[in-house]
Amino acid sequence: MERLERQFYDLPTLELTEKLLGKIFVRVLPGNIQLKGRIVETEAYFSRHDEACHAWRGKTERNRIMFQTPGTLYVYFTYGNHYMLNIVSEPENTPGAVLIRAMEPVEGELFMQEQRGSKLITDLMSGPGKLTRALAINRECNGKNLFSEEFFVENTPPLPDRMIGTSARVGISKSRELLWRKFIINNPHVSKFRT
DNA sequence: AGCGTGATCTTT
DNA sequence: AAGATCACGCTG
Repeated sequence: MERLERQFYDLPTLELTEKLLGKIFVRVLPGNIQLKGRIVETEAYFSRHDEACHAWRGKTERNRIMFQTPGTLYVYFTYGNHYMLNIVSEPENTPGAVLIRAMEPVEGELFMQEQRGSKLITDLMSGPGKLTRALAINRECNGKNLFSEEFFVENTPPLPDRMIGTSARVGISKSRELLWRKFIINNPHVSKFRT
């Protein structure tokens, strides 16, 4: 299967948020353990005027990875428990990222079930904190990129527009009016909405 | 519907 | 130094 190259990520964040749907995210662990998931839900965070974006006030120690080149991984820790996985977008020195909110397991389900302590397939990666746990993604992954043997994304045919839904982003208190969440309609692995 | 959990950011 | 917030998941 063909891998997405650097140039694929050179898109405006909102467009990338949509184009990543359906693509296969791959994580290879030591011992050649292959974990794969189909991306089914994403959100855009990129504007300096969007108070929900970590970088809206400028660069800090936490968000500095958001200013790096497209295809870099921005992983941060929140709520004392969870890691969030983002793919950096926008040219270097312009902050932007796509939050990966949910995936459909494609390979490595047994490992994911162990990591998650759950057997139900639709429960393994149906949320941003769940999927990082399932894929053993933590702060050590922050700043790595998708052009290595450890992390990459496989290409798939583009999805028809009628399969793609749009809504407000989940779990934020600011900028609720921006419709910057994209998801695959009727896919059972999409996360549940929270107010 | 309520709470745990701890890093980060803002305000004092 | 203290207080608030948080791109969440789990229990009930």
